[in-house]
Amino acid sequence: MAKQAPAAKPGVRGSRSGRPIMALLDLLGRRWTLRIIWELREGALTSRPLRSACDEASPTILQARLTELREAGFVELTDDGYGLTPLGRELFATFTPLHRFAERWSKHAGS
Amino acid sequence: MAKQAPAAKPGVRGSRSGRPIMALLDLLGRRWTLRIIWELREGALTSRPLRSACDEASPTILQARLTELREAGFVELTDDGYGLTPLGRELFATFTPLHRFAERWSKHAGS
DNA sequence: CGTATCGCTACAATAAATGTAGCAGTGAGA
DNA sequence: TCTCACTGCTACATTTATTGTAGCGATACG
Repeated sequence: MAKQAPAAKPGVRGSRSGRPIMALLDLLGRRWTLRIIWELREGALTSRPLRSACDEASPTILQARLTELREAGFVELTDDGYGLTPLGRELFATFTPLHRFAERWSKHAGS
Repeated sequence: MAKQAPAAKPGVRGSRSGRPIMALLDLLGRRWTLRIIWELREGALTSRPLRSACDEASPTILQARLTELREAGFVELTDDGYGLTPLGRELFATFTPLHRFAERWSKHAGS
């Protein structure tokens, strides 16, 4: 994993600006990160069901993303599997307008 | 880039679900995509200044992302350089809560 | 012509992601 | 206890994505 950052803020990658938004944008701009948060929106999932939900993504990368998301405080591992923390749920909440936007976008793109 | 999708909705990658949110999540979950939209927030930038704003990312990938974003209808090339379309500005607007969240997150992470 | 910039591309090197297989640990049922 | 199904998680070779450097043709200014 090569990164033992205590809370994922210091140097998430390509975001040496110190601005949290950069770190967040960078963290979210990795494959499957957004998707994982999205798939966890309705409740916790254990690793294999999460894998299925994520289009059978490889466990390697899923595990890596899950670790990053846990270090960032967005995801936690409970008895029910992986679930969003309160903070993670807040993050997901910011996706809601994105969801509505996506619907609008698909209509636009289709025309 | 092996993809000539007319409007970026059909098969953005790993999103054969048909749900627009998946396509959007996938498109945004590529390196520099979120960042580009973010950097264009205050106005158009020509390619090299955009490169500088994006931490000197390689022109190869920037060009690729720019093409994708243009096909998706989020970015356009004008006399002033690359700029967000009205649709792109709508997309950026959904990031605003994300920005506020990032600030809160950084405080959380720091503790 | 020389020298800028523009958008954009080629290409080799490196890093990230994929796909398949399998580990150790836990708990249930026979 | 043995087996079976599940949990989270990892190894490893292959493929794909990204990086970094260099440079293209076109346009504009002197």
